[in-house]
Amino acid sequence: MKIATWNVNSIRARLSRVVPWLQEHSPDVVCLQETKVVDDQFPKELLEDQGYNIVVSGQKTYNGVAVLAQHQIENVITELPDGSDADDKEKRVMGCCVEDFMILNLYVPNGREVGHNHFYYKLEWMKRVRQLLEESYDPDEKVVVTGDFNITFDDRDVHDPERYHEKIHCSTPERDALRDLMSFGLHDGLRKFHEEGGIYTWWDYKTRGFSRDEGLRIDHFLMSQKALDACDSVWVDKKARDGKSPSDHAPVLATFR
DNA sequence: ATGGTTGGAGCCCAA
Repeated sequence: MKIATWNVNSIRARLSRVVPWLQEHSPDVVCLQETKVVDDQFPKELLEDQGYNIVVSGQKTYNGVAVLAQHQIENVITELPDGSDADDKEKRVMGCCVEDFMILNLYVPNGREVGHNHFYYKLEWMKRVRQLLEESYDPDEKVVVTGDFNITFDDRDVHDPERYHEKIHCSTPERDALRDLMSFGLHDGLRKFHEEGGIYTWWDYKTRGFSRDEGLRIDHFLMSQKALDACDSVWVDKKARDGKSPSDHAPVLATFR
């Protein structure tokens, strides 16, 4: 079983990169974030032609998630438990089951800036994810929580820790929120295979940081013990971040025995 | 360089 996560930064703008990438890697499951399209305009047919079943949860302009799978996609969830803001219409979550995996695909709010309203929304949102795990997931099963977390674990995930010290994506409250989520019984899949720092999944368009490998690791594979035990590899496909019209995120792939 | 680029909207917002 090969599962991938990719913040594509618009599925319609990225089709010419996504379709050949599916052909190259043939992942069993792909969790997409920032699809940026309403459900009836999602370009399903081109992806179905590659052999995928597709479930989407999108909105106009912003956010949006989807799961593609070469197997049946069951028990789909697209809502978090209600937070303090009951009018929350942001499409950022897709839970589902594929084969013997319980999958949760997340696009965690960016947070904008430490102390900003969006920052506190992000922290509250993470608590609601924890609540969803408690309600609908079993830590004794093969659980994979993946997506764009917009949070680094520690300074190994940061190309310039001084510049990012207590800044957005790297602050102590965000990292604590991530640790709290993992206390459900989840582990950082990539670190099973790679202890070294300098592995990134996102590079800023604005500073053209990719050419100097100035990035952050903010896209993750969190795994229950059973999923971690079955996991063969976790790796970042930097090649997909290079070349013409890339997303600002690279895909991350995990394989399981 | 407190800047810069990208995508989707619609004459700016979010990342």
